Order: sequence, then C-alpha cells, then structure tokens
Amino acid sequence: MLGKVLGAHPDLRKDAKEVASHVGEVLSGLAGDSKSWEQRLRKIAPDLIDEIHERKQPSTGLPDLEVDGGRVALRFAPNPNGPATIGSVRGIVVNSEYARRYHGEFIIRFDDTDPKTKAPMLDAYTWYLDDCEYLETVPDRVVYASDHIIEYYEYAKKLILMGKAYVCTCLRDEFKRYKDACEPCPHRDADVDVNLKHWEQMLDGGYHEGGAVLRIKTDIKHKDPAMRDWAAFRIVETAHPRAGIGGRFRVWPLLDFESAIEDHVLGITHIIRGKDLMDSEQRQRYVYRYLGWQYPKTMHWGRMKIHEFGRFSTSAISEAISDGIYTGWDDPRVPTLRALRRRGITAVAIRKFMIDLGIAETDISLSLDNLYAINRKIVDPEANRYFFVWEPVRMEIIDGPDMIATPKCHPGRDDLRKIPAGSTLYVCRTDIEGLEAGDKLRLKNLYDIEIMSTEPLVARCIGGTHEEWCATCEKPRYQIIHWVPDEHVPVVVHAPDQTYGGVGEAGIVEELGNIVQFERFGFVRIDSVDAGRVVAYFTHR
RNA sequence: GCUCCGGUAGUGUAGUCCGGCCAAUCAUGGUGGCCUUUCGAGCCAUUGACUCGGGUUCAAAUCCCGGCCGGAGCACCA
Repeated sequence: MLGKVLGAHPDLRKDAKEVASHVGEVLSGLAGDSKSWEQRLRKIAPDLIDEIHERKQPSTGLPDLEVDGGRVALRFAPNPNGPATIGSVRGIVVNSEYARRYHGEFIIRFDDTDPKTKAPMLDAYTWYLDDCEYLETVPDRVVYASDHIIEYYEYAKKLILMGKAYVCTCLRDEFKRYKDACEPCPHRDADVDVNLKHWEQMLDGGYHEGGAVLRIKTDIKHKDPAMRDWAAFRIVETAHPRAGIGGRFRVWPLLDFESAIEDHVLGITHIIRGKDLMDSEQRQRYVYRYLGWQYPKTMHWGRMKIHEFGRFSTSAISEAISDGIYTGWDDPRVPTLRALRRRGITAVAIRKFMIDLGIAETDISLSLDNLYAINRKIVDPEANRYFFVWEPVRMEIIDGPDMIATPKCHPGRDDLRKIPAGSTLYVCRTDIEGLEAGDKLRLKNLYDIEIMSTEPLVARCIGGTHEEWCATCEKPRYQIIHWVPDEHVPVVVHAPDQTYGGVGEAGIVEELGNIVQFERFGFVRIDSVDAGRVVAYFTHR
C-alpha cells in the first residue's frame, strides 16, 4: 500500500514515515467485512472491482522454463549399473514433466561408458524402461552412449587438430602435481601431429590401461583446480556387457566428454539435474566454446537425503545384495523404485512427490512420510478393507451364535464381505494383553463379549448382533477390536522394519496384486497368493 | 588447501531475479476437539520460520559485504 502511494508521488518519499502512519490509519478505518469494501469500491472505482477477487496464486511445483527456440528437448541420463533409485526417479519425473508441459521430447540416454568401475548391468537397461512405463513417462527416444563411441572419436580428433586436446602419458599423481602447481605437464605443448600419432596409438593398443589419456586443454592456471585440463578419454581393457559392443573398444570417453557431445547431437535444450554436476557444466563449456556450439540451459536441484534410507549408492546396495543382506533390488528396505512399486506406492503419488519438491538448489533431508501422505490420499478411497490378525491368539466364545458377519468392503461403499463366524476366533495378542476376566470388548461387525478367562482365552457373547445394536437406543461403547474366524488363510506381511506373521480373512486371496487396507494395521499390497498362503508388502499406515 | 552452490516453522515448499500489497504460502508433522462398530483415515481448531552481524534505503526474507553452518567438485566414476 505504502509502495503504491510513494510510487505515484515520489515527492512524498522524504516524508515516508508520516505517510506510513496515515496509510495505517486509513487501513484500520477499513476494517470490516469484505462485502462493505466491495460496495464502496463499486462506487469509487468500478473498473477495479475484478481485482478484489484475484488471489495471488502461490506457485507450486515446477517453475516455468526459459524457452526461446520453441523446441524443447530434455533427457535423463542414468548409468545402468543398477536399477532406478529414488534419486533417479526425480530425474525421470522432472525432465519428463517438462517435456510434457512444453510438448517437447523426453529422451533416456544410457551413459554406459565405463565397463569397469561402474560396469553396466544388462537387466538395468530394461528395468529403467519398465520403471518409466510404470511412471507413465515413456521416453520418446532411447539412446545408448556405448553405440556412439566412434562418433566421440571423431570429435576427439577434431579437437586434437584444433590444438585443444592432447595425449598425456603422465602418471596420475604426476599430473596432479602439475595441475595443483598450475604448471603444464610435458605433453601439453606437443605438436598436433605428435598428439595425433599418440591418439592413434591409444586406439590401436599402443598403450595399456592407465598408460595414456586424452585431455581437453582448458586453462592450466584456472583458479578452480577442477577445471584444469580435464581427462576426456582413457583406456579400459574390460569388455562391455552389451552384445555388439563387448571388446570392440579400448578407449572410452569420460562423462564430461560423452555428455557434452551427446547433449549437442541430441539437440537437448534444457539440462535439469543434481547440482553435483555444476562443475561438470563448466568443464563441458570448453568443448562447446571450441566447437562453436551453444550450451543448453541448465537447472539444478540440491542433494537429496531420505531419512528412511540415509546415504546410499547403487554400488553399495549391489554389494549388500550379493552379501545376502537384502533379498534383491526390490527388497522393501532398498531405495529403488522397484521396491516402492512392490510396496504399492502408486506412480501418481511418486510423481506428485517429486514435482512438489521443485528444483530448489537447497540440500534437503526429508522423510518418506510426505510420500506416504500423498499415496494414502490416492489409495484410501479405493482400497478394500480386510481383517488381518497379527500375533494371533485363539479365543473360544461361549454362547456365540453361528452367524455371518458382513462388514463393508469399504466404509464409503455399500458392498459387503461375508465372514462366517463360529465359536472359535483369533484376535491380536496386543489387543488382549492386560485384560482380565470381566472386561468387555466389541468384536467389530460381530457382537460384544465379556472375557471369562485369559488362560486359556475364553469369552462370552453378551451383546446382540450388529443389526440389533443399531436398532437399540442405548449404545455402549467398548473397545473395538477386529478378529478372524477359524476358517482363515495364513498371511505374512513384509515391512521395511520387520515381518509380521498372522492370519487373515479368506477373501484376501482374491486381491492378488491389489492394494488393500488391513484394518487397524495399514495399507498393504498383496504380492503373492500361493496355495492359499498370502504374502503382502506393507505400504504405509 | 583451492573452487562452486546453498541456508524461510520439526520436515519439505512458495515468495528472493524486478525491495514496499509478507504480522510471510501450501503440504506434512505436533497438539486439542468432533465423528465413527477399523484406523495412525475424515472434519474443525491450533502450533510453529526469514542463519548471524554490518551496510545501502523512507522501507530488506528480498540488494551489497563479512562470519557461521550445510553440500559438492579438484578421478584414467557417473
């Protein structure tokens, strides 16, 4: 308000204090309901009446992109040395979301140029594509860096001819010493034809692993040591696992070179990735400058740490799996998308979760509770309800009428499930712990009981059926517990922290693959039903 | 050691570019209540933040400088 006034009357600025107090007075005089404001405004300035209804729309999710060419192309470039982790999912979701918003292209590029230290895993290629399908972010194009090695060689040669790249045979430590001292190594100023000859030798097997690298000439005195003459190619004698690649190449590009070339060749307009690759951008810009290319626009998000998983790396998980600590890449304790899928976290929830995070450069440390809350809103209106009794205890009922309980499949719908109940029931140990003879309970959708004895557990039916109860005016309220009849199925639930064993109502076997709610327990995805034995994965409460 | 990012409630996030409509948004969590023959669900209420210090300005979450804290890079990994 004050800003408006001062903006219109700059001469008043020197008396801003006074003006401010006047404004304050006027504003407090306006206190009242918005209806009366509206009426007054209609009199004074009818043309402004619409603004009163305008609400500043708080922006959520992803900010708009800076688009100048019209065309938009984004890529997600994973190393297929393991399946998509929750971190990769951010890259997939954010990039594909932008492609969708701007009717652009979304490309998956497998940066599989290290057959040795980060050996590609054949299954991971397919898993990535399968995960994209699950997330409904099917890429418009899939490319493999390992298919383009020859092309990288051509650009390398070009840069050598331009005097912008040289073959360096320093030992690793040797070069580091030069670099840290801002001094050129002895190979830096070699003639173009010498470099060319050495490059050919690299390709032809004249050097062994570790014997030579091709460096991009930057500025050996650059104030940031990370920029100084970085390595673009090195020799790797390990075969690549992809059929058709195998042992064909011994000279492999490093990320900065491979990615620099690919992004240009693919016509990528925007690179959105973690800020750990910010320096990488600066290195790659040298190549773009030398080749006269324009670097894509970039955005970065900060480092992401999930409370439930802590620090993790694909190779660490891989190791833990081969050590038998985890059952596989979809073990519920592992931070992969495959594990979340198995647990029943929906694609919609995962996408919303990632989009809500936005692309702030702040390093974040957050809990999966946020994801669970989103997922719950999606799953709760649909999921059928069932009784699952963990740590079951057998209970005999005296005077229990034989009857069929008919709880609703879902509190919001009218379809019913039918559970025949006799004189033997099972209830959770935790529900009867601490009870003594004389205590009363309500068996959900069945009848009220009074505990007669706890060892063995015997109870007496004391109330009418659910229908009778509904008809009476007096409605006593005992603690409500759920139960499972004598006729039931064994159920095992795998949760990240523990595994629950128990029994469930028979209808559960019909829900293979579905997400259901075990009442008073939580949501669960029915993973397998084998000869009446049910295995479920815990989703969240 | 050098370099680059960042720092808004317990946790995320909006606002920061273009200083005043910000006594600061939304979500999640916490707390209290209501409802209910499931619930940790739903409904209602409530709680709680601009990293610190200087500077510029009539006016700073927003601009400038410095400190502190966090993260990353300086690999023949991605």
